[in-house]
Amino acid sequence: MQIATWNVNSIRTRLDQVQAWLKDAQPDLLCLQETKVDDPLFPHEVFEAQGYQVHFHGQKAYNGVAIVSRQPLEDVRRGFTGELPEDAEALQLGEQKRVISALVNNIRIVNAYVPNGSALKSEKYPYKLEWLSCLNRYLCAQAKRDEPLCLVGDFNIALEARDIHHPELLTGGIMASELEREALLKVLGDRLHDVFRVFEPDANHWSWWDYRSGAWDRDQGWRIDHIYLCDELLSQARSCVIHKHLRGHEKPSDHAPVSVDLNWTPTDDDEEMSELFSN
DNA sequence: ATGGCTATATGGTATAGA
Repeated sequence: MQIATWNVNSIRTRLDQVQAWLKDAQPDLLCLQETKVDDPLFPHEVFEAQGYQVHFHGQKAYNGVAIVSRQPLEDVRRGFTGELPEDAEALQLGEQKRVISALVNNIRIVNAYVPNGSALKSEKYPYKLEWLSCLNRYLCAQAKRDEPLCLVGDFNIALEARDIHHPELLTGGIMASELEREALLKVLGDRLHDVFRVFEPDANHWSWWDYRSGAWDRDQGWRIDHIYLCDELLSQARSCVIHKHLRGHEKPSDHAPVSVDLNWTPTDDDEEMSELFSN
């Protein structure tokens, strides 16, 4: 089972490229961020014509997340409210459409678009920290159902020096500051693991290149798009790849897709039942 | 370097991204 994540920076602008990549890479599941479209305008027919179903949680102009899937999704949850119905802060933080979750092949997929934070002195920076704290509570509430967990998305945080093109210049600044790193590490706890690092220890592997300053031509990027797996799923991971070449296309997203290949056979409900009754 | 580039909502510029 192949699971992918991609910040597309507008699904409508990137629609042809997303269709082409689905056809080429054939992921079972694709989590999108920054769809930048209100739900009634989401171009779902195009995905359905390609043999995928898509569930989305978006808004006009900013943010927006979606899950594209070959297999039917169950228990789709939009925003934090599905897990934290009585949490006032969650309701407020949920006004920006940044998280969607679902069950597929018995895996709990959580697709997150973490706030950028803008700058350390911006009011958006404490918002980013609060949002991460809320994501932590959300995943703690989710954990009670004991489902195998896969957390993916655009985290807007590089956790280590090897995830940044010039760590000596950029460490401590936005996307690489101590507080936001601590907040993300708290979300991960000892439950979730960055599967990319299981296969690739070296620097110079980026998922985002700034549109400005010739960052792509200089290969000056950051690795801020991640796939996190629980132990059970991590033990079944065959590979994890950043599909860098898409950043080189005409009119690209500033992010490249990231995917993981899992040795994971969908558990058939009927088989589970027959096992149950054969005992 | 508060620059650089791109997308959206607009109908000349403003906001946001990262």
